[in-house]
Amino acid sequence: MEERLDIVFAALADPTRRAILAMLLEDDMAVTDVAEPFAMSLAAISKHLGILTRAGLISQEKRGRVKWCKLEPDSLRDASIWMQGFGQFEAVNLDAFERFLEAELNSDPPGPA
Amino acid sequence: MEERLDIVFAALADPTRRAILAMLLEDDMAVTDVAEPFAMSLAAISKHLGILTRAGLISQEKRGRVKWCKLEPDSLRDASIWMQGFGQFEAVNLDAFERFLEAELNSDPPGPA
DNA sequence: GCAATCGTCAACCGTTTGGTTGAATATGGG
DNA sequence: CCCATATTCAACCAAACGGTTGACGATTGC
Repeated sequence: MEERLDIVFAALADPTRRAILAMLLEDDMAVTDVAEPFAMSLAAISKHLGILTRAGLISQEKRGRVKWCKLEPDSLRDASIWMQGFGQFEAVNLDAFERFLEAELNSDPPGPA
Repeated sequence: MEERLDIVFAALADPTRRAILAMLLEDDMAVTDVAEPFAMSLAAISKHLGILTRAGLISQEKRGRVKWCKLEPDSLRDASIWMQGFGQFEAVNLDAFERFLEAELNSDPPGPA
């Protein structure tokens, strides 16, 4: 769970990758179309997409010869939660946050997909 | 504004640095004390603290020969906001956590540390 | 069937990163 | 004044990163 944060934050630490995520927020895209606005090779973009995929931030599905890229917004959840522990509640310690997460998990049966 | 995100996310992408932030959440600490639980040299920790400082995540103030490290929780706000842009996370939000803390506070007088 | 398109792989390159060690620079205390 | 403590600096190292290029395997359309 901890090393997942490593990968997610590292993936977010690159401006090209963040730009790609922003593009995918609008719509799913093929690899070639993702690459189009960037001043770098297709191979480089392909690598970036691999990193985003390994981080779980996007998913890729091949249909025909075109590989479609899709944002996976839920994947940011853990990282966001981790950050909220520091951001807004400075005086609050992690124990309280952990208790919160546990309580939420126990009390709240998963909502509809 | 964009490159600030680079630095912040990169700083967060290391488990040692995240652990340091968690420690500083409890209390301000001297560099030597920060280093104590880690299996690496003081110089390495000093570098990590430099990175966290440059990212604005902590601040350092020298009093006498001791340099005190202090969490700067506000610094995570921009990154958090950026992430919320992707969030259909809905589930764990600040409001829920605040209600939890309130409930906890009302029902359970805080035990000693 | 063949050529064009889509995407990845492999090798390479320069830079950055995370760590080490040893010396250097304050500062404080007896 | 001298020694111990607190911290950083500088040089070095291996590994990872972000990019390139060229070859390659699928798939599609004519």
